Amino acid sequence: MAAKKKKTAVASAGEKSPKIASSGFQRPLTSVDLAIFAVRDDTLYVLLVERPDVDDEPFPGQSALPGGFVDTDQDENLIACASRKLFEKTGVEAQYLEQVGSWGDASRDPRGWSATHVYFALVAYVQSSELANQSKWVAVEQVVEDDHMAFDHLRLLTAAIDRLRSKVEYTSLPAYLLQAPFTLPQLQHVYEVILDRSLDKSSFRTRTLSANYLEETGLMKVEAPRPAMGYCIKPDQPLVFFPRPLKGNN
Amino acid sequence: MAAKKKKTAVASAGEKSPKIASSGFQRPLTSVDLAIFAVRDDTLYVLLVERPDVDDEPFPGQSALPGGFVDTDQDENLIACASRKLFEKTGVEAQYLEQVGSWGDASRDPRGWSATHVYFALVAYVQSSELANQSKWVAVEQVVEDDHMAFDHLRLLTAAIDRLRSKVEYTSLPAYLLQAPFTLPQLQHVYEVILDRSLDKSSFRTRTLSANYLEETGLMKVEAPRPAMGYCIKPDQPLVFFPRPLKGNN
DNA sequence: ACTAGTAAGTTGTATAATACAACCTAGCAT
DNA sequence: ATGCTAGGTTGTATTATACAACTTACTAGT
Repeated sequence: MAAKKKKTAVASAGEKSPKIASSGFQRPLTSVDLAIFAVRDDTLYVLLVERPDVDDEPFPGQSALPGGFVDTDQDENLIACASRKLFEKTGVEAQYLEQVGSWGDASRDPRGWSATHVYFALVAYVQSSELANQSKWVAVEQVVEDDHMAFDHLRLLTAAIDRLRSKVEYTSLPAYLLQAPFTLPQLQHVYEVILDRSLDKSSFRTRTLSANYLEETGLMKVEAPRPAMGYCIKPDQPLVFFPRPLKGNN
Repeated sequence: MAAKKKKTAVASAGEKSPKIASSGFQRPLTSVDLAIFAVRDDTLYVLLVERPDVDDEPFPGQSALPGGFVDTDQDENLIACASRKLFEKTGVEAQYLEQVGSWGDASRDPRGWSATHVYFALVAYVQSSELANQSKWVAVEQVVEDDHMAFDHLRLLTAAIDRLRSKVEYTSLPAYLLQAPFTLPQLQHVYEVILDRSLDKSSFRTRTLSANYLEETGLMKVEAPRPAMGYCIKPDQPLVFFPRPLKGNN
């Protein structure tokens, strides 16, 4: 039974408003990082920012996930902090936002022991020109290949991608990457882009429609010989979990 | 585009060893909390501790999840911190340890903005007498009914239980709640206790054995008319994910 | 205007993992 | 010996997805 809390001890003198002395332990740096995903054409993109190129910032000029320190004055809670940062970079709200987990250790940030709370967000593709300065869409495949991210952001991103891919197998997640109205073939295409394999049309349609989470919005003219039915997610519809994962292709 | 980092600004004067000035934001309190589960007879238990009954500690005398502030001098990373706290309370290593997520907001701890990293652990039941002072096993059902936990620990616990129940539907998790060797009926019983419903013997056996993650250790005499085959998890066997969730009962 | 082409959408059969139900089996207790 | 009990097996049913072949609606080219 070791290390008891020697409360009040060193405490938090320099901190803004220490109502009570509290922990007595040095407080880790606390940040939120985001893996913001979008699909366009045949590619899954993630939003990256460039680290500022000034002297006292670590990893100057390198690519990083958007994020930063929690602002305890401004952020009511972690997810609000994530939403705020998302909006600052993209100008849109997430169609879907979920926590991936947290990572904290002594060495991930040269400025000291730090913990980051990682979220992944799904948005409909936003034109690059609309994005905040220093943010850009990069193909996920390329980011992972290049292996040049600041901090431990590659492993954070990898965890987010794994989570995304795994949930795409058994949920309706890809619907949150499209702007409504969309067609079933478009939706299937998003599944295929993320999973990087082709799916059977018939199974896909049966499964998707029988889950009954989409609403018809009328026929749409797409770039295809025949018009297709348009759909949107039903209002207040929560994420759908299918009884079995997808696994086959054709 | 709001709030830029005004680095160096207020900084971390009172903190122990601020190598670099860094964030400029007030740092949240950072803790790790654990939902440590065990099954015994027909009940799923969680390990709770009693909050110290001294003046400057919040929620004196109330039940809480074991945990506490991260010690940046001692803890290499978050999971090591969780392991340490687990061992301090139970005297054993976890057979399984996984992060559930993190929760952070302005009000969950009266001492200030705080974030906690929650892990759930599976251990074979340890006699209460072996546990650290102030720790005890409490039936999960009772804890949830009573609704008297310190901080927001009830919601943390609820999230851990949800995660546990959901993964029990499609993984081999319950095997980590048993001491090897164990029999298939014993393993099935653990599934049933956690899911709170009975399962079909035949499906359970087929599914479990065909996953091929167990090793026979010879017949065992259990409290039953007929001896049953003993099993242990194969060495270095990772958690098994079954292709479909359990759903039926008999 | 006919025809070929293409993607949308349908229909029917196969497969695989689980559910359900009935059965056999090894040991124990009387 | 006999019957009870829990361990373990066997066989059929169910269900969601996989696979394959088909029809349909529209376009474009001659």
